[in-house]
Amino acid sequence: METYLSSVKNSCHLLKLFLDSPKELGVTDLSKRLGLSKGAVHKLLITLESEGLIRQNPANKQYALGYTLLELGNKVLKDHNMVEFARPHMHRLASATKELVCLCVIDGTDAIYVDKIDSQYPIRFDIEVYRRFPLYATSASRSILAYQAESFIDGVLSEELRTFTQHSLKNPSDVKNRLTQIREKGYEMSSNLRNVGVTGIAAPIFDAAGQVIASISTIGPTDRMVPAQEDWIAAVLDTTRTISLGLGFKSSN
Amino acid sequence: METYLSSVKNSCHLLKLFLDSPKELGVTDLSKRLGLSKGAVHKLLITLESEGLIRQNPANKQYALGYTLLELGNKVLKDHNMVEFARPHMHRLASATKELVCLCVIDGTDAIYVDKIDSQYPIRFDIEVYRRFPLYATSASRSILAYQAESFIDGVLSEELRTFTQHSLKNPSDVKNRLTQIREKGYEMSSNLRNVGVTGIAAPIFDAAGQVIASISTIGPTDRMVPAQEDWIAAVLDTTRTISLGLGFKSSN
DNA sequence: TACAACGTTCACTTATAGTGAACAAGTGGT
DNA sequence: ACCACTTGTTCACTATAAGTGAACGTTGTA
Repeated sequence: METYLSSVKNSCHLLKLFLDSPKELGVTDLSKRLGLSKGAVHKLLITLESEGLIRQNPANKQYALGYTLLELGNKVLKDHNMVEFARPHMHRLASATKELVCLCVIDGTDAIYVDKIDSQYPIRFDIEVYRRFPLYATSASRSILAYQAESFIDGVLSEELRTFTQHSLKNPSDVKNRLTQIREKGYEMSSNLRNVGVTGIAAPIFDAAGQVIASISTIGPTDRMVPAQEDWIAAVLDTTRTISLGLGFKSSN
Repeated sequence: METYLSSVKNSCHLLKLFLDSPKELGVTDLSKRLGLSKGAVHKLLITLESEGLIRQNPANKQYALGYTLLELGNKVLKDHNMVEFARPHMHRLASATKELVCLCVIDGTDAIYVDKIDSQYPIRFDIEVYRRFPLYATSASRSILAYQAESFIDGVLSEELRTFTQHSLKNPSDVKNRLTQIREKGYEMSSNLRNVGVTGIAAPIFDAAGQVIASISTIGPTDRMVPAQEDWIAAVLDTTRTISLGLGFKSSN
């Protein structure tokens, strides 16, 4: 049986509340959002503050995330072998397409962009790195989702699907059709699903165990992407194939 | 009275253990280092894992820091107004000196570099950002320490001083002499104290309340820094003065 | 000047955090 | 191929600390 430590879980929830909030939050506000008493939240805060994960603004007594989280977050990145390994290959792809190139990884039931190389065009599309989003949301993440276990996919798609544009995939069967196409073609090219006027081309990265744990994508304005699509699809597939082989993946056919 | 939540404190200690360790750690190892039973550590780990702050490698069952810490650390940086505000001024300084330019802030009894602009020379000195170090250790941090309350300074210097080179300041009185000089001159230039052959020039940034909460420094090989020292000292002082005024600091004389 | 909202403190009680031993699974050595 | 050791995991138990809710002191505003 999995029995969690309540106060630790509360402290995690508290920290995450800051992700979608302004810089500083007060005790009362936090206690309402967490559903805990003010006293309990205050104890959480002074404990986290003593460890540097939270810091209090002396001027207005409000609380904010502390610098120790910066240290810990940076350690995550330093430990991430994939970022280091993929970077030169991403650079090669970026110099070919001149568009945004992204490295996306799976974490639990979410996806995260852990690295990117910016487009060289003055008019360019940009993404936010280091921020969770649903696996069904973008080409990059769907390219990973497509190769997960059926039961896992169903689990991800069982919750209410968030939509980002009016063209976003609204129901599970639409997503599953896309995933099937990805498995057939080995990549996905999609437009307007996450951002209107934006097209992405993505393909999966396989590790030595044959698992898909990341993807490479190149993303840009649709009117630049479509004319070059054949070249960029080949370039993305070449990049992911090279990285996969470098990770020890043995292609079966 | 300050009564901390023990399990929250334990979870923080656990996370910080990873900072000076390899990527992955085991339950037994962690329990020894934390002085807790294996069962307790396991409960901590599965709780933190359920929140994404920790993740377990399925292959070897060992644990590592999770991606949620990346999200949280990035939010700290996004919320940090100083970084954004100082950046253009740092760029101006960097294009003048062509050496490494750093933004250092104080956090508790430690200092952290929260931003840097790399040197343009092929032979260059580099620092590690987002990582705590003692306030007495570098020009950048001493420039901040010098303007803190006397009692605070004594507190910082009351612990055993870490040394980094054979030239490092070894006892509190040496540090306090330096701090006095900083207050007299308004900047510090030092060589070999943190890295042999390396010279730094640093000056404090004052906020609207007259508090020193950050510093700007330029750092490089001693043989390039010494010949240009007068120009670079003036440039650093000009930079910090501009930033301080921009923050609302009213110089008293 | 009075009110309202805030962060902080405190005594209390129930829920739970941490223990230590037993368990299952895997590794490495002989 | 076997054994012995170490690993991560589970569990019942009890002392302990987590969370409550009301009261306090302070701050800024009407």
